[in-house]
Amino acid sequence: MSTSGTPQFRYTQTPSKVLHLRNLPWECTEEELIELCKPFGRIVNTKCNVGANRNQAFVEFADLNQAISMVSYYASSSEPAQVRGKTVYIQYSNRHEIVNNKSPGDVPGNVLLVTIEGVEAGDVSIDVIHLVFSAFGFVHKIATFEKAAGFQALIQFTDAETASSARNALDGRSIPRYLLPEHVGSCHLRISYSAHTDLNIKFQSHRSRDYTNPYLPVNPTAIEGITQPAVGPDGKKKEPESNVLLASIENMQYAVTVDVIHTVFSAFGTVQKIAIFEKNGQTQALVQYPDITTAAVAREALEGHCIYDGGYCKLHLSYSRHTDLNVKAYSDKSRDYTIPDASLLAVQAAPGVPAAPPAWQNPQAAPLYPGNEYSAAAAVHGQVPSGQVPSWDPTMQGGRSTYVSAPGTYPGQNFATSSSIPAYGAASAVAMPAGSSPLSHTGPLSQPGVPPNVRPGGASPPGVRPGGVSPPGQPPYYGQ
DNA sequence: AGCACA
Repeated sequence: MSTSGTPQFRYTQTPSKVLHLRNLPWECTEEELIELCKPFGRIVNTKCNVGANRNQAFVEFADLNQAISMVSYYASSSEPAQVRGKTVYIQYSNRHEIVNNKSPGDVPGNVLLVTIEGVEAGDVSIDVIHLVFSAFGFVHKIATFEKAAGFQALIQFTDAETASSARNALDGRSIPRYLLPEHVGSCHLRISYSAHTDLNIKFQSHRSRDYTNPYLPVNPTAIEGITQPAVGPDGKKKEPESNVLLASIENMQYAVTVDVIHTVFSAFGTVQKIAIFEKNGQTQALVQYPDITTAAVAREALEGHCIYDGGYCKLHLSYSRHTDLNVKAYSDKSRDYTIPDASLLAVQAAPGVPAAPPAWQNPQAAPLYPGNEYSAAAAVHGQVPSGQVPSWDPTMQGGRSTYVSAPGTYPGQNFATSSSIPAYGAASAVAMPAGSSPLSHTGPLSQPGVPPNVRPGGASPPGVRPGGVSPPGQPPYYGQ
């Protein structure tokens, strides 16, 4: 049945359960899509707002015949398929199922994550953002920040419906020119849903607003946004206490992984979440405890200490303005230990690592360390040559139960750590393919499961090669 | 108005 008037060039028309719909209104919702299609059968999946103009969609029927019935119906109907008065063109898709890679950003919520492409933070004021998004409903809160992705804003609406109308209307579009400085070329908005439901705005500032609370203190100096606390008039840090600590790491000669942070901070209580990021070329980490008291103890104990002996990776701690971090459960830069499966994921993500139950908390390591003579790590673990990192390996956490005092050890030395910490000698034999040197470029910790000089003789797993190139001066573990 | 990779 080749309709002579409509050339079916290029696209073959083999029937498929999946229909491709085009010329939809760009605001078309999934509900409207379903309304249009459900008379013909059971819809098992949809994907709307597809394409650069968001005016295409896919609908997948449970049965091929249902799709055929819809296509046939509109092929012979005098009334075209319509959504909001627009004629919708329907064809068989050239695929046979809808793959819904619904990324987290596609899961609707009341908070939008808006990336403003092609501008710098100073180019778009929070008032302009507020103006633009207020067109769709009451904007409760806005937080802006700069990330690798560019200038971003979290915008909180009352509900997911309002947020989604704003998203549908504005995603891919631009802020009107007259609201922008002249030097700004194009400025496209990329909008996804945030997993946040309620933003934690502590100040009215040029970076953040809470429109529900006009009495919120104004903080004109809150330039650093989420990272740095404000400084009060007396010069003292004016930081409200928080259960989340912000750690800035100075003199970072060695890689500091999530596991390292976890180990260090677990000495004071349960670490719930960790996020590591770069800020102005410096590595920072957010560490979340269940309560302020624990955070305060950790802060007091660790402030000014070094993770590694010799002044490496010196910690500066302050209270974050966050109270609950929103982090990926398991990535190389973040961890959420409150998710039960996180340890499982960790194991899966690190082949060769045995499934030792992570010791989220180590009560033995909870004392305070008033003295400064040892690095923080030395204080916590009693044993820490810089870069001598067996104790930091994630797999060690379950097995570590002994604290051997061995300060005064230095990078580059080859310690028989397995003998000094017998508690996890066995674990390391399994866990450690061996590899990097304390003095390697990547640092001792950058390769999970491929650390340092712990290598109980002959116990290396067969077929496992040292991860990476042995740096100069490093005695090879697999010497031959 | 013409096929998705987030």
